[in-house]
Amino acid sequence: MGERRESKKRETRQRISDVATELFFARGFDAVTLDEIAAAADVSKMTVFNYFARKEDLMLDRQDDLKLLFFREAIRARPPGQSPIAELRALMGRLREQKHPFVRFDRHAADFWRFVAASPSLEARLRELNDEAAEGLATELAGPTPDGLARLAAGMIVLTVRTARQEAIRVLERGGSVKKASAEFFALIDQGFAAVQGMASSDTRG
Amino acid sequence: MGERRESKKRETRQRISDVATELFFARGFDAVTLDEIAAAADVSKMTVFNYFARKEDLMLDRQDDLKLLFFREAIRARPPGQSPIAELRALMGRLREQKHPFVRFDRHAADFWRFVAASPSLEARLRELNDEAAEGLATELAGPTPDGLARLAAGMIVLTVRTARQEAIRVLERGGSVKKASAEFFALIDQGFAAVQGMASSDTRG
DNA sequence: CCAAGATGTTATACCCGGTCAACATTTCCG
DNA sequence: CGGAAATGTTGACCGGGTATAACATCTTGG
Repeated sequence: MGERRESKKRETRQRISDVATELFFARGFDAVTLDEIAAAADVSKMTVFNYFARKEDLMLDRQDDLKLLFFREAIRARPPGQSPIAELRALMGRLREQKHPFVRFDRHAADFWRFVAASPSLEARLRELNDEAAEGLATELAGPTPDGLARLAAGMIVLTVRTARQEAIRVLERGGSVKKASAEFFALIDQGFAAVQGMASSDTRG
Repeated sequence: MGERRESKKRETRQRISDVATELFFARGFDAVTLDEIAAAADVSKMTVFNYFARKEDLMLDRQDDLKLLFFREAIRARPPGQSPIAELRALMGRLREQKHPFVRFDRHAADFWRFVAASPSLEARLRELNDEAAEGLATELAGPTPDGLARLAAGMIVLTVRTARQEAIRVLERGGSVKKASAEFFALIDQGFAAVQGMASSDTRG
């Protein structure tokens, strides 16, 4: 249904995103206005909002949905008899071995997260995305209408990932090595996931 | 330093708060503008902001700080040898026996929280307050520069309280009794706190 | 190929929360 | 009392976001 049209759309969207990212990193998220972005991308402000519902989405566009996607896939493809939480632990182990970008904490990542931390609105949006991820994970754990325990477990998983990331970044900012940051990340992941597994295992249906 | 001035200030603040609360409950949080509030309280919009930094603070003014205050007191006054988390569990037991308002889930509470849930900005502010509470609790658990594990534990505690509250309200909204809502609340509190206790006990310094 | 409908884009005007720099009022102190 | 300093208050303004409707461009089917 319209190849020409679609490619133009993709191009426009990409241009807006690129221009915005550049401006943001050059001058800070809050210091750049949407009018500037629109002008720099040579579109109207309305068009920007057409592609990105909120200003924050220009930076965090589906950033965190990736996590959830990984988790969902792993849970669905887990071997029979394996509990969802156990499978998530296994997944993290695999990501670690693969040195997957998602669990990689280098200078670049530190820059990105420091940038996010510098903007209250970005942080707020991130909290919102976390909540959405938790809700999604809860339904993955316990079906369309998860009970309180499933919601709590899902929330704890998301919180653990978030906290572990924050601490890994903290290590880097204190001058720690990438290796140390990674170690801190996985140590917290282990402890958090283990706690959730212990909690959820008293109610084994998954 | 100005008695006249101070009493006038308190009066003005109270008037703004009262007027705002009334308008909010009558027509919904997002439907009431700050101009309206200012006009109804017979002050300028800036004066409103002078007393309440954000619109959300007109409803959530220190709502959640109370929790943290309880927690802090209990942790500091705990008997020697008792771990902080264990003390928090004991505190929740005491609040339950006292049928303390903080753990009471009746129609009034359901109304209030439904009201909050209906406003994205109120929910966002609540998430922010939760994060602040977690940070405060972390320093209470582990001193001025808490490590990752303390932050994780604190985050889990706050998350547990929040999730338990949400589920209790959910029970009420499905037509459940106040007793049932309360039972759900404390069941989740128990499971969450126990999980945190198990996690944190491998690192016993508090 | 062209007309008609669908879809993307724009201009404009507006709303609302929040900030800023100046203004008015009160208090303090010589 | 009188002027400086502190403090409360204000109108003007900014930026994100929405609504609406006109405009441009592409697609489809006869």
